[in-house]
Amino acid sequence: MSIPPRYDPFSIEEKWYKYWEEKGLFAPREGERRFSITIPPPNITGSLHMGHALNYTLQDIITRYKRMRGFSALCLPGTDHAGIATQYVVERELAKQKKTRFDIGREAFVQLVWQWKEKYGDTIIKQFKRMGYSFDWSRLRFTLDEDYSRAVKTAFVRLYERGLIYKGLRMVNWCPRCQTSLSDLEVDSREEETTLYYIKYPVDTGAFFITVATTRPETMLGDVAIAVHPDDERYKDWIGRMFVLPFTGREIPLIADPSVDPNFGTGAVKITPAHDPNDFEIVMRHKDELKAKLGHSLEPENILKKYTIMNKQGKIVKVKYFEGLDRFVARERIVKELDKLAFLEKSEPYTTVIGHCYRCGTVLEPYLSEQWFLKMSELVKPAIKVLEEGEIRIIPEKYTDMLLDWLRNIKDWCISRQIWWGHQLPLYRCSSCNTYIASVEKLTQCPKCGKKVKQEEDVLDTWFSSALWPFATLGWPDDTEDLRKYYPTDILFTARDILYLWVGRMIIMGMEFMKDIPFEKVYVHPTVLTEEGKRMSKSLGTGIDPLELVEKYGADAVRFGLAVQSATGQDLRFSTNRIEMARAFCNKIWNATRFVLLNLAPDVKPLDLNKVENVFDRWILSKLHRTIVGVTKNLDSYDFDSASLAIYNFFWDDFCDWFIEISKRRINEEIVQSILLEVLDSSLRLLHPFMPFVTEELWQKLPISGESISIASWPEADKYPLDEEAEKRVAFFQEIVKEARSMRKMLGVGPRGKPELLLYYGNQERPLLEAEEKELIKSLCTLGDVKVIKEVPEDKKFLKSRVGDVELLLEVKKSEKLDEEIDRIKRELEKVEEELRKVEERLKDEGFLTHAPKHIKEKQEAIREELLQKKRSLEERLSLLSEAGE
RNA sequence: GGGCGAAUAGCUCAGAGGGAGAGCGCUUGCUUCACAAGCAAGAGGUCGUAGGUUCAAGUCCUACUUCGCCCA
Repeated sequence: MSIPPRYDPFSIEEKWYKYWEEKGLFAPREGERRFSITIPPPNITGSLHMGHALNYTLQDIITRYKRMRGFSALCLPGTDHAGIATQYVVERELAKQKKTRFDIGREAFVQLVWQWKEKYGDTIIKQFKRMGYSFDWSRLRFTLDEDYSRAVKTAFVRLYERGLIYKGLRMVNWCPRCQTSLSDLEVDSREEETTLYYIKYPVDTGAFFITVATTRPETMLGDVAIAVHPDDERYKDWIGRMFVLPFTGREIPLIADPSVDPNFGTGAVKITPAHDPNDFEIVMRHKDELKAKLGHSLEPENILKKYTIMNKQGKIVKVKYFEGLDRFVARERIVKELDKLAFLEKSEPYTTVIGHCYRCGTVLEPYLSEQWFLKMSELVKPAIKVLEEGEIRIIPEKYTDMLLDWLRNIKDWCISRQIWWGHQLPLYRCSSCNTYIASVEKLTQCPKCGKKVKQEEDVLDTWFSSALWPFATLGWPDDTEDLRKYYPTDILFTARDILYLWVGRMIIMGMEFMKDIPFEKVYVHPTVLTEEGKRMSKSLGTGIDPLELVEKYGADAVRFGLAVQSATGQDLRFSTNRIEMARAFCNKIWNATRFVLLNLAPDVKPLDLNKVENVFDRWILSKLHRTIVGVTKNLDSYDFDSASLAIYNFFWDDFCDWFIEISKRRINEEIVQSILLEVLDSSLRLLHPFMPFVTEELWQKLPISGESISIASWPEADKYPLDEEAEKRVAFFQEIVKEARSMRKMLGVGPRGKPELLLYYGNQERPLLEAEEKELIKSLCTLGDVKVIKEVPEDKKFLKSRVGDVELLLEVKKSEKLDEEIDRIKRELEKVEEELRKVEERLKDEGFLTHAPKHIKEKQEAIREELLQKKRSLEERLSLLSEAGE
């Protein structure tokens, strides 16, 4: 078998994914213990970005790990219909033909969106496959599928029947582009530079005026009052007086309300109840007072009728001169006119927070309209309870309080959207009895009077349907086997920014409909930032496309590189360095396997642990034991960085740099070959969750049988005995090798020079190194010979060093690098002396001696000994080199 | 305005009371028969600032500075 010396991910990835799929390896297998995850469903309009890549990679690592541990592991995938987002995309397509959805009608439009979905909706699914995710595609769900729709309708009807869904005229966030309401959570608030305008409103007699400050002068056309803080001395005397609203000539009163900030602008603000949520609230508080002054009621219905001066497209209505103008054009025009009429006192730059549509970015308009709401105050209670009692654990912990805080202050949820793509409200209005009937089945006739009914036109907020995700995907409302077996799920992997939008609501819905938590744990993965700490965003051009990385480095490298830099609870400044490091690691694994395969005898036998005697063999197995413990423990606690580093360090340092090098001398021994194969096999298994492709490719090449490494068993640490004695011994050996190499370098011995290393054991009777070890030192350090001497020869000069009780001597010959070396030793000596000073001080300290525990004192004494020895050795070395340099 | 987090090597980050760590980058030397995506040897840090607790503080406490995020 010939294996190329460089790993090429592109020649194997597709092949193995196909293989896994064809063999159905991602479906849960039989097993007593179960493990389940429902993935966060990405939007059908979406394509994989870094946040996705991180999220799904981490959950795939856990799923693959659990599968190998023998769990009946299910990772259920799906996509979200993403009402507004998808509708936006299709409307944009339509706009190219100069058409709007209203031109083609609801039915045709929805048809069109389905066509779009069929064509492009699985883009991200394909990308998931490139990343190697082991999701059970046989259970793929979509939030608008028939079954899922039935779940959504059922949930709605049950909530409606409990009296929790009501219709109300409220101030909502309105997107003039999408022509729909949005919930509070769908508002993307951004700080922006804008202008604060100071506008004069004359008192009715014209003798005086009050200046109000506003960033939205165009809304003045709908003003009903001016408001100031009740304690504001500047305006106290004028409260109750009427002022003239420019342009319209309407007279409006000055009222006092404590919510007005006297420090904002002039301390006086205009009150526009139909176009500002705070103003609406203020008017509600002063309803009676205003009614008396204005002569008509200010109930919401009346405000809507009388004071709405913008239509759903954000164009001015009901006002002469400005009628039909877009809100921003109207703003300019009004400012210009105010200036002309001397009502504009001044304008100044101002920074304020402006709400944008989280899907299309349009500046939102607070808009008074009739919407359906879900009453939250009761629903939220069980969710709060399970979080308070720790039934659901959030990782990192700190997010628990954030989520609880949101839940405790929750407001009713505006669940209706004025779009067409989504779950149409299962609500029917009877024209005759004028009542609403909620029904899962489609109704044409009123069940009471038999007259025709009409279904509500609005659709449900997309997040209403995704709130049901963990159980609706498993078959709810039916009592399915999947639902019984896999609910509650074990863990949810999610991004921080949808903690409220999605996670909180899933808990609420899970508790309501399943009477049980939807997941036991929530892992909030790090937010992926650019290397400079900026947000990754397509529009800013700061995003990195994970698939481009996959094309450049291979999927395994991207996966490992992500895992290794994702520390819990910390944002992740994405660094391509780590992906390069991971690619190098893939190559290392490839070549280590290549080495082993090139050297294995055709009849290599499985490892017989009873035959393991050699100290290096015992050492690598002991290290493997620790590595398995480490990787397992860290995966169990979702410490992905520690888990990946544990296997990385073992494989590269212990196995490749030491064991393989050491094994070369004994490569023909049966036991060595068995160990190489065994350690490699176990390492590949430990690596598989992180790097599924390369590990499968290599594992299949090993002379062992198995259908796929993805269903091979997870290594058992206890199979490999811990051997502290071997570890100590090899650590000692490694010290000597490192020291000898370092000495060689210090003396400036060239690559081809093969100096003789002398070992001096002092008065020790027994040899401190075995013959095998001496041979290994010779080859690992490229030495001419390694000799043990009884006495240090007087006639030659030596560079000396010491590791434990062994003194290492290398003859000093001419070298150009001596001066450099002397400097280096002096610096090191200073460091050692400084450290030694600290330790000795500590060991003399009364407090330390009385308070410190025994093992710490012993440790400090050992450190002192070591430092003393180092110091002596360095001093000796220094004097020798100084002499030699003369 | 309220809340949360971060500041450790040139860069990206681990570490959480008892001798400062990794990867990348940098320097030097190597085509040594698995691997130059490699091997070996190095340089590089008053662990943001100021106080405090402790025998002992990157590590715990307080304040401050800078940066980031969330909520209003």
